[in-house]
Amino acid sequence: MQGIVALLDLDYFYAQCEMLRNPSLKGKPVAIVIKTVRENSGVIATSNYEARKLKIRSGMPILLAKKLSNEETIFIEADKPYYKEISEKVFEIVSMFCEKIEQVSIDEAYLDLANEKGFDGAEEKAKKIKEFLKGELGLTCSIGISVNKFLSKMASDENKPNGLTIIKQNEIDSFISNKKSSELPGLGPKASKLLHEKGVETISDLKTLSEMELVQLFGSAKGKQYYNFSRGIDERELKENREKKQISRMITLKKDTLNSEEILPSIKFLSEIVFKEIKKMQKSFKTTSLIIITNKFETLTKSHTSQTIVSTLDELNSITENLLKEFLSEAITPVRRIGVRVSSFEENYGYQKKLFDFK
DNA sequence: TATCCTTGATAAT
DNA sequence: CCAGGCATTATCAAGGATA
Repeated sequence: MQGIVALLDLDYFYAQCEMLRNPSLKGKPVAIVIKTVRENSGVIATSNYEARKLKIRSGMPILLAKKLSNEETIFIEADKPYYKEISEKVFEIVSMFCEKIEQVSIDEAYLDLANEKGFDGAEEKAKKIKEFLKGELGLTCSIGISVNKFLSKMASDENKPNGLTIIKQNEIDSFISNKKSSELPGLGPKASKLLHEKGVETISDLKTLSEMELVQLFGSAKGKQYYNFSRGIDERELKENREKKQISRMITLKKDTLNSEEILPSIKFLSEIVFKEIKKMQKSFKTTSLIIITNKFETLTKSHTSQTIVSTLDELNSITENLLKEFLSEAITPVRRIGVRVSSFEENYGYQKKLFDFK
């Protein structure tokens, strides 16, 4: 008896949320943008299918998207808190149908759909979930069902939007072998280019590379994963409460600069946000990093790990200030964007949990 | 030798 | 696919530091 895993993916999520509160957007191309303080600067976060027809895609600079747009196209600034609210409602409903859920992002989750009636039972459940999300919230999603995480993810991508795709054991090979290797989850443009140079186009091409070759090309974790994925294998378990290992916030500066006076206010602003966030999570942290993106778009980081947890905002401020000094003493290229990240989390003791627990 | 830390690379949206 | 010029968040891996 093997498991049955589903991947639920909310369709063009941010755009769909906006269409929900403003139905007059229906049928029009909609692009959700993340703007910066600078004129005309920013990128597309999500676009609906009408906008995708115009080749407006996520990650694309706003200016380019505007060139591709037509008179009908609507650009809306991202409203994360609103999307988060809807996301919470979604997964509340999903949890009425499925006990074991691993949420991977604001709009995606793996569901354990193992049951007595096999794939038929899972399909039935998925249909119910889709029905309820549509009925209760007016949202559509795409669901993929298969024997492991990776295949369910591939399946969910197969029929979008509003899809339901099932890959049973005996269909695995025919489903994946003709797919492009770049369609594998976690295999992005860089890896794709490398594979292309090796003459690898499809997943069956990928199968001709040995595990050793792949590890040499991509490192042990990625290499082994690609090796297994190309054979339909994925041993990753479904993890119910996946805990964040870091949180970071970034912003674009008003102008490129190497002047500490011009950078510090932004850092303080970010530190405060991050500090609030981490408190809300009831976590403590030891490592603080400053992330710098230059006007040449290189990313540089400076980190500092404290001996004990950082417990006040003042402490955090002084650490980031020092990191900035350190960076500016060696910097040559002006800074465009700046970010603050905290990591090396520890539980906030005193609240919950004892240090030792007997099994 | 094993683990931690820093930093850069990569991916997804 | 590639190039060009563009935001944010997160994870992973390599190699150095440290004990």
